[in-house]
Amino acid sequence: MSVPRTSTREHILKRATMLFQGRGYNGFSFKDISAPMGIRNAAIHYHFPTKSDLCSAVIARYRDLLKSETGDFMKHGGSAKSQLDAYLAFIRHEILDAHCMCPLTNVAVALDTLPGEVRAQATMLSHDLLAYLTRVMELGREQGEFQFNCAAEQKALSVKAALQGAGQLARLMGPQVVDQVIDQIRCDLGL
Amino acid sequence: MSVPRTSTREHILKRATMLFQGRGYNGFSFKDISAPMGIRNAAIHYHFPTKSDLCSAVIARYRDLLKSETGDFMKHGGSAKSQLDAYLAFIRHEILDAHCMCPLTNVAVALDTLPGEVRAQATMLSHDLLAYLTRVMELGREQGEFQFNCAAEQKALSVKAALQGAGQLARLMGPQVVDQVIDQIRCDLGL
DNA sequence: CGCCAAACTTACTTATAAGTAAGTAACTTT
DNA sequence: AAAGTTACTTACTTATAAGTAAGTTTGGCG
Repeated sequence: MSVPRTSTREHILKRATMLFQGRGYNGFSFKDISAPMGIRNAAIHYHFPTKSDLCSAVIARYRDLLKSETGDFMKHGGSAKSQLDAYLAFIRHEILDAHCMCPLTNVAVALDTLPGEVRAQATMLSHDLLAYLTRVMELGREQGEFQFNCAAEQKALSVKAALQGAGQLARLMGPQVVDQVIDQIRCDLGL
Repeated sequence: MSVPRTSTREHILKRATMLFQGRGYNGFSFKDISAPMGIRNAAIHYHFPTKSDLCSAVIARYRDLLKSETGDFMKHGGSAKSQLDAYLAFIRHEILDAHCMCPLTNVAVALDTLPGEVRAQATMLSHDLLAYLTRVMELGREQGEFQFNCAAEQKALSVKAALQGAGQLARLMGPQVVDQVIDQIRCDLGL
């Protein structure tokens, strides 16, 4: 083969990410990854022994991405509003351009059918994400950018919930749903 | 057989509803319905020729339930707050007691893999639900019960989105999530 | 009583899924 | 140049999925 071989693993991960976040664990097969890449299923098993390993890696990767994107903010502080806007823009892009959902959605809906490893990764992601959003809410209120009465954790939870729902409703009712929900979130924070 | 046979179809529908709303279209098989009932897969095919027929019937049933529950309100008016509370209680029960999600969630996440019939039913349900919630929001504001600045449709959309997200996050983070999101929804409406 | 249709079961087909074992080509190291 | 390692392919196994065709039981009706 003349194709660069070292990138195969990354290529598999990218496709698996799109499929997992786009259709859920039970909504795609190894063939959906291998066929368009021009490789065999066994090549996937070489890099990721089981589907559980593959999907765990997808979520772990999402966690890494989140960590690297939010790390500086968590350490050095900064504008909470700009952080929230960045997260909202990221989610908006995932839904409208990549037609993907947050991995938490896909894990949650089929939780009973999933391997423990995948569930564990999703649980960790949920805590990472909520911890981050809670921190953003806390700082935003301290800095006078956000306005809300309840606990920061509750607000973070509600924001995250609304965004997950927006991704689903947008598929059924049209893309404008996303901007409407985002607008409402900002509005409810006094922005 | 000595078991009453006329109830088989209803029994199948009930099990299919729990499985579909609990695991999604691709998360269960005919065996998951037939085995605990002590019947054969072919018995399901007798009542519902295909899985698409079965799941379409599940959603159609959910639509009927919604229609009958909300019909009187739509016709005769009434307290918007009591209607919202009833819907919130219903969703809360589905998530916490039945461990089920709204069919819209399950259809949306695997939309690309589903038969057109199922997608069509879900699209109709989404419009039924949003029309109903929009009407509740409109009336609530007119009656002075609810307070919000945006369009009633946008508010309804945001409420529905938050509830769907709550169902997912509750599975990963614990049942208290549901009450926190519901509390936030009420709070954001000035309740 | 005999017939018929409804409500199944038995037995099967076809397709597709995840996963594995053994072989091979190419690059790397000694 | 030989040996080993990486990154695959080929060919296979096993399990499970949806769906079907044909036969069987049951209850109601003339």
